[in-house]
Amino acid sequence: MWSEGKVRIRDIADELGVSTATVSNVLHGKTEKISERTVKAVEKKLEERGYIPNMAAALLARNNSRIIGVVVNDHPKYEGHVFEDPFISAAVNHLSDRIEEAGYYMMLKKARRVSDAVVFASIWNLDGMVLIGFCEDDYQDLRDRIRVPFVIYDGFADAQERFGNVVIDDFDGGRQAGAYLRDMGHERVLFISDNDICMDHLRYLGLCDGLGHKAELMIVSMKASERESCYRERLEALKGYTAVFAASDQYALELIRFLGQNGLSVPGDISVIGFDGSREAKSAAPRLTTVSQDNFLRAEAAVSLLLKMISGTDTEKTVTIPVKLTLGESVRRIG
Amino acid sequence: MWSEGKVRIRDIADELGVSTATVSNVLHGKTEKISERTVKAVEKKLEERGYIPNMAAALLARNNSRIIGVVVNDHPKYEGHVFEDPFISAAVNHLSDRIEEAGYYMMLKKARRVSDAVVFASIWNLDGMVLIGFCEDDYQDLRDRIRVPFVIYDGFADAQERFGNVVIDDFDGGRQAGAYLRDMGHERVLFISDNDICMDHLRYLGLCDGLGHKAELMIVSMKASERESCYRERLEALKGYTAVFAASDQYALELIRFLGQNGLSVPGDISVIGFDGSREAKSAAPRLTTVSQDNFLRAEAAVSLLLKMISGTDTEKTVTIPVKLTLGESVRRIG
DNA sequence: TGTTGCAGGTTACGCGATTAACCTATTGTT
DNA sequence: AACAATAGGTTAATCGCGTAACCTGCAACA
Repeated sequence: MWSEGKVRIRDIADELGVSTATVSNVLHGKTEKISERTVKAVEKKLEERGYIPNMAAALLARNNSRIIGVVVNDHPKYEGHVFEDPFISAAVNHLSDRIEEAGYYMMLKKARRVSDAVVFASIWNLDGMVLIGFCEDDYQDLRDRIRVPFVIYDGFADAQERFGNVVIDDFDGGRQAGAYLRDMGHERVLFISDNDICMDHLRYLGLCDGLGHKAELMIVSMKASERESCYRERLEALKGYTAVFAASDQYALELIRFLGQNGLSVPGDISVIGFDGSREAKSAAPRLTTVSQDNFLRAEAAVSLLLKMISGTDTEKTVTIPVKLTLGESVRRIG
Repeated sequence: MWSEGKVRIRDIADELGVSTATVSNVLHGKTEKISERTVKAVEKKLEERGYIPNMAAALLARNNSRIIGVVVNDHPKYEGHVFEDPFISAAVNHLSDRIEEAGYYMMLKKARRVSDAVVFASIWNLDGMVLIGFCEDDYQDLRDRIRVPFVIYDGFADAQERFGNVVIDDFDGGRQAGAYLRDMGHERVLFISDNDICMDHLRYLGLCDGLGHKAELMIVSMKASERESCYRERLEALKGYTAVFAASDQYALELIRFLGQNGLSVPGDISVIGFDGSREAKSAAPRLTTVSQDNFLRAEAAVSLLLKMISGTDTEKTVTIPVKLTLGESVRRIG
């Protein structure tokens, strides 16, 4: 096998005439009981021979892994392209950085059910898991079977002993958008979401709260490929509103494009607010006004919460990340 | 630790009064020397007790890992957001599917140098690696130190014994774009690229070949945040061309947006062709004419090549994926 | 002189799965 | 009757590392 010739602890120990325990202790900084001379000698030899630990052996011995699993719901709405979704890929990007920073490794996996994630965790003796995009129902009967600490990055609201939870303030985001629209003179406001309402309900409630009255609701297909026809069917209805609050930037940008193709300008004819603060929102024309969440903060919160849970530190299990309205050019004052 | 109570092979064996070897053999389908009764009994018990293998132990014993590492060059041009890049995230998405399909697990990692990838491979006893975005120079003195089979998904052209290589036909892509532009009556054509020319040079040569004469070259910054000012500085120069071939869809779409903001329409005033065939190209307005590559095919080719190399099958080490010009609405006939 | 203490290690087992080598009882063969 | 062959297993070593328990020799102290 290709790994022939790899340097083991035993090799180092033999060449130096010390025991493997000594080498292992040096490697882990347990040098109180080792003379400075020996420490130096071991360190030198390790360097010289280019020692690289064999994680399989280490984790078998320690019964943990230094691996954090990031498991993403392979929801049909993505049509097989989850990792290409801007929100998901931003999450993966930042999680990857935080995980590496903490000295862990990342295994990335799509899964359709939470139970797959559980098996995954068990197979690899994962130290922790970050779950993205699963809904409350998905966790139902797994509560007791999940033995590894994990945090829900998105999509669940009830933190428990082994459940960490990082949420953004969806309600407040909706409220800010609503209040802003009201201040800009908008009354007839439409909320666009898909029927996976478990994610977006709070945004809707916040919107109504900010507006001071109920907004209308329009449900579109989750599947990107079907969405345009949803808009097309309801083009006339859309014309009845002065502003739209979309449940995600993606929906907002799609809508703007669609409206443009049908002779309606944004914000000239209709104002649009998105949700996420994605990179696309910043570079779109017109720049999208959107409720932005800080993915960096969110990933950081998720990983540091997870690490606390792994180390057994008692801690608040739910972390709420604030959002703020980022003004672009997609909302116009009217009235 | 949380893994207490996990079922081991030994538990199964003890409860059945057989040896661990027997259970292990059943698990691996080596049932020639085991009676049907015993096989059934073991299988039943495994099912019953919910046995899940401990990979750490298995891989220590077997000296491999069932892990494929996907290592992406954390190039400064991405400013820390590699995994959010459309091309990269599409690659990760498809690789993830192919890897899972083949019964392997994926570890995802950013790295700045190929040598980091080498250490990574060694630590985890990776069965194979897929490297994305590294340039020829990056591999220089590592050729001999890399012991794990790996394939280069993007960015290198010289396959060798342990190097697999999946490339797209950059030259032909450029040629197709050039020929099409010529047929549409364009003469003054600009090629836009960044200074990481190792990737784009063939596209440029192909373009010239297709056009039948040399195209002009414009180098912009690799960093997204600096690119707009690059365009701005050279706005007047841009006006001198009837068509632009951009080295990526991202550049093309940015340029279209920029031109729009400056009163130039695409394809009215300038025609634009991109490269990649990204999802954004399809949904942009106007739809982008682009040289598209099939990410599915590419990932499939990469993983199946890697698997062949892992299993020691002798095989052609370079796979070239064809590209084809996808017509959108961003090129106009002139003259 | 006998005892304690400590510095500086070493020994040896366990983690869970794999696998080559070995065993035993039964049936078949000459 | 003597022997071989086969079915159906079992035994025990091994992978590389971590770590609790155990040594050993010298200095200090009463």
